[in-house]
Amino acid sequence: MPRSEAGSRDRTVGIKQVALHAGVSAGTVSNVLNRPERVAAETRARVEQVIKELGFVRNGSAASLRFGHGRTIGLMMLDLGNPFFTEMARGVEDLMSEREYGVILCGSAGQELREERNMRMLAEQQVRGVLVTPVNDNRDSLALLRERGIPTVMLDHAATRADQCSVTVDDVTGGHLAASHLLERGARDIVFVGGPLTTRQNADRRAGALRALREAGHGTLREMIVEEMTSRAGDEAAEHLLAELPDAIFCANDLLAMGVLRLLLQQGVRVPGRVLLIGYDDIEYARASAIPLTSIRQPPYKLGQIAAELLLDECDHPGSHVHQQIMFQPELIVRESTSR
Amino acid sequence: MPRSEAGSRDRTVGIKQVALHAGVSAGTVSNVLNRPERVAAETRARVEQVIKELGFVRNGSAASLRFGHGRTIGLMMLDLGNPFFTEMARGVEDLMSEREYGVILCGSAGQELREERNMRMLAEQQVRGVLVTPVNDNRDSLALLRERGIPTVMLDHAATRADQCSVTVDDVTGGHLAASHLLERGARDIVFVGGPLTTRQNADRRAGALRALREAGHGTLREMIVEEMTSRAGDEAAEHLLAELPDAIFCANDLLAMGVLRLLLQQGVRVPGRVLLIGYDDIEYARASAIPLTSIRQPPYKLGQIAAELLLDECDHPGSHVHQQIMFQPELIVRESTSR
DNA sequence: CTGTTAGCGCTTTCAG
DNA sequence: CTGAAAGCGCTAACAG
Repeated sequence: MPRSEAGSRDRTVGIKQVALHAGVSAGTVSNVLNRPERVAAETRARVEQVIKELGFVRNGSAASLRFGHGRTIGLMMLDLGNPFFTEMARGVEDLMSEREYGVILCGSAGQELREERNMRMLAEQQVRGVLVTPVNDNRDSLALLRERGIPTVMLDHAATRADQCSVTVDDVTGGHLAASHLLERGARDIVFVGGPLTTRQNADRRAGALRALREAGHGTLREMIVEEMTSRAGDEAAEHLLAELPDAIFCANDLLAMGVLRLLLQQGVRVPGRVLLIGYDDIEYARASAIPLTSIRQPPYKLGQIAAELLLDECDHPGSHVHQQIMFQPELIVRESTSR
Repeated sequence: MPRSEAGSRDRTVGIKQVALHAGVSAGTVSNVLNRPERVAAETRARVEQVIKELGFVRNGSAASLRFGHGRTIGLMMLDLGNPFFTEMARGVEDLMSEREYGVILCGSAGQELREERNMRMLAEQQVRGVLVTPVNDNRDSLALLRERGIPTVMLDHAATRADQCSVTVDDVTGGHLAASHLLERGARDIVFVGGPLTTRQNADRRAGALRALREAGHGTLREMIVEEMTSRAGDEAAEHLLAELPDAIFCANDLLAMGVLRLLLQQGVRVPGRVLLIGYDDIEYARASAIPLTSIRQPPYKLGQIAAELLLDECDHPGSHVHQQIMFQPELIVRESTSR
């Protein structure tokens, strides 16, 4: 008789108590909750009244067990320390909250291991679907979900095949935009400071920059790959560059650029006088920085929102849903850091 | 015969299939999962082997239904657009991820209604506990959880009674620190720019500032209450102040301060030359801004981490757990925006 | 339109 | 140390 384990939760109000108080059966209460149109208006009103009085809250786990999935989605972000990603998360959360879904937030911090651990956790939680900014192109952790029939939408990462939705910004073009701009401003010796090239964002931005140089027929790209894409890492990168300053520095995100900027100014290197500097993402803080930062703008909030909508569409209309690969175009925002 | 509804999830590997393949019973598999020490080493190894082979992932909903709670916690944040809060969220996520818990992220955006809706959703999800930065002192939405025996820890908000844990920073002292500093630098006509005073953070920071003025015996505090604590709101506030510029502006957070700063500089008002400016939170971007911002530092990541630990302690050791109200002291960080 | 009933997958006594 | 069986709260099929 497993009754003693109830702990402090003895007085849980279930669908049964509601049924009892309303003088109907549990099935009817369930109908009021899930298919109200099938219940007589009068009965429904009475049940709803009792629900309110008793402060009944549906047990999501039970429903989830029955349905095979719950009212939550997973959100795997690459870097929760970057405003670009937290803005994306905000876009997702706003939309999901409106639709009465819970968002389980996960940060991989760029580590494949952590990504996989979190994916397994999400599968356990029976999430309805997952939004993911993957660490790299290794599809193992996604496979874990696909096997179990959990829809996934790629965020800020293009789907390599057409078997799923994705919402991205064209990073190759972004990189091209950045490098072209630097070349136009007269830079020839350019340094690219970015994170691991196994992460698509870095690889693409670099590739775009290289293409710009090739097309222009001049200019060279030195590379500096850092572990983390933080302003601290930017500091360190800049320190190494002091020995042989380039004409311009292209950072794969604004956090890095802000770190680079800080160290350069502190060392008395004039920006943009001596070195041009361009970032990526155009986070809110880029324009407010010591030397307002030229950057490549992306719309993170919108990316999050649209990805969330695509995911819900796939969940709610698995029949009619068609996978879409949406790609936004980035925009060059010129500010003082490249205005000689 | 409710069998046809399986959809794409026909081949779900349950504890039963594992049991079958391993030649044991479901109960034993469950024991391997939850109390491995009660299973013979050899049996355990065999079961674990099968689990791996079959790619079995435990159904969290079922476990949750049985236990009365799941392996997730709720995180209610006041403002997901503010790096202070997202850093706090990162602290929480890092710790919870380590402990194999899922974090359901909710943003109230300062709206009581949204807070309550989210709380109900969290209760439905059978979260193990909730970390909350409440919109105001209205305890209704908390009551919803307490009734159901869901532990809550207040984050960046002191518990008014000793019936729960809380982790805060002393905002009265913070406000005092800020105003004292401005007075010391010679300001007399000070403006406080902040969000609604129903939100404790704003009320306390203002109260601290008033106390500082009172103690000093000189200085006046004009007030400007804005709807949202964003840099855009800071812009607008500053615009209104142009007509009658004060000696100094104390913003209730750095986002506001950055907005104020932007508008002032754009209008040719020298900072700190004409107006002293101080923010609050000391977000990473405060020191990198056009005029590095004097601010009041708080340790958001640590707050999140500690709150998460307190919550888990309460969940895992309900017997021995003692509620703690932890309060950190803020720190004045002087930078150029107040260095005449 | 409403009641009855059979599980969803897992955990946990209780027997063996 | 392992197996059998009951039941967590809810939903959906079916009968009335």
